[in-house]
Amino acid sequence: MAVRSAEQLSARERLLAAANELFYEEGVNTVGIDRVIERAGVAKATLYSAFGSKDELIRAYLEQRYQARRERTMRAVEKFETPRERLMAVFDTLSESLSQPNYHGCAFVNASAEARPGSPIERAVDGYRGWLRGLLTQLAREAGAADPERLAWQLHLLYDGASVSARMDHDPGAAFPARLAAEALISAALD
Amino acid sequence: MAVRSAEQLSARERLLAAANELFYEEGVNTVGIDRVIERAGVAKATLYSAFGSKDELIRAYLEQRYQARRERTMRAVEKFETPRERLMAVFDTLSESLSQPNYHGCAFVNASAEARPGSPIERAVDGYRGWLRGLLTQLAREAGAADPERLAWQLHLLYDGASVSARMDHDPGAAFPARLAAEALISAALD
DNA sequence: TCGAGACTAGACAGACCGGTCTGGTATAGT
DNA sequence: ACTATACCAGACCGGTCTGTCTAGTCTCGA
Repeated sequence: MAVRSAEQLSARERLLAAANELFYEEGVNTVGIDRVIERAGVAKATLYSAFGSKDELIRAYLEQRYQARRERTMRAVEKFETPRERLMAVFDTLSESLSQPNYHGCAFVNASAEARPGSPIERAVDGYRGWLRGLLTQLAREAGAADPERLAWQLHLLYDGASVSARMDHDPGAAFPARLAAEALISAALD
Repeated sequence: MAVRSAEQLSARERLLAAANELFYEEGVNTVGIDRVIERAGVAKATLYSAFGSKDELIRAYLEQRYQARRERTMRAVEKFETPRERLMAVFDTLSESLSQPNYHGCAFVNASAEARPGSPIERAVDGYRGWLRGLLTQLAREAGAADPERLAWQLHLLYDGASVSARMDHDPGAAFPARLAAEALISAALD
């Protein structure tokens, strides 16, 4: 891929950027193709030659968010040495996300709310959730939890719950009680 | 309202029943008016004279689910005496819900995923969440929690997280780790 | 017996949906 | 100079969306 300046993004990149804004803010079902291509400044045929279908565009949009989240989380995790600090770094990254001014909930929860069974959306969701669960499980194991899978599951519940609460209760501070609860559960799981 | 046998439901009742099935299973946005009236065996004009708009039908559908959940939960709570048992009864009711064969996630999370801001959907969501938070806070206070609001918030996170996990991870057992985590958090909050 | 109210069936309007296709332009490699 | 590629603008297709309207049926109370 050629090196481009910020103003010379490829059509595919502009489409993904437009999809990221519109799909996330208003929902993948309520936003039509026409609005995406208008925001991207791209012809409809270009979208279909690049992605093939709206479903695949949605999948690419989710995949992009998954990779971005993974990189941000891993960067935060790698700043610390002890497993316990690394676990808390996951929640710190979450806290930053929930505090962003345009936070509209977990993109994966939202997208899968009305996804048809077997849709490409579900594959992207499974990838994201599998990665996060795996990370939490590994860190829980390294921390010495008696039952790492169970602790990881519990931390995942808190993670999801904070995302839901931040959106539905209009309170970006939901990561704070989640973090405190995570600490309590980690402590309890080390006996 | 007249007493009716099961086969003589009013048009309004049949519409609500059809909406409950279709909206919950497939999503409020992907299911159109035509499918609702077809399932209800009702004319379109009847729907609009009874509810005025699709948005109001959705609101009524959510209100119905809210009332049903409240009654089921309160019935379970009232079976116990101690605040701690009563808190756990909330999670036991949740566990039953998640284990139902046609569970498709929290109806309120799903409906609000693509709701337009200011839509009637948001009012129904606020009512439901306010009730649940209030119940958890009251029980946490009766249990003697040092910070009842915080404990209630944490339990609410677990409650939401279990709903999300049960759907997204295809695992109806998500209420089990949630219940264990709730017990640990309650114990830790009583110091 | 008559008339009000609740209901049904279905045409219709106007907008929007995802997706295909035509036609034309700009650029880069050979 | 020729060609392949990438892209744009926009007409167009068949279908679906919410919501309105007409017209007719059924029931029940006065």
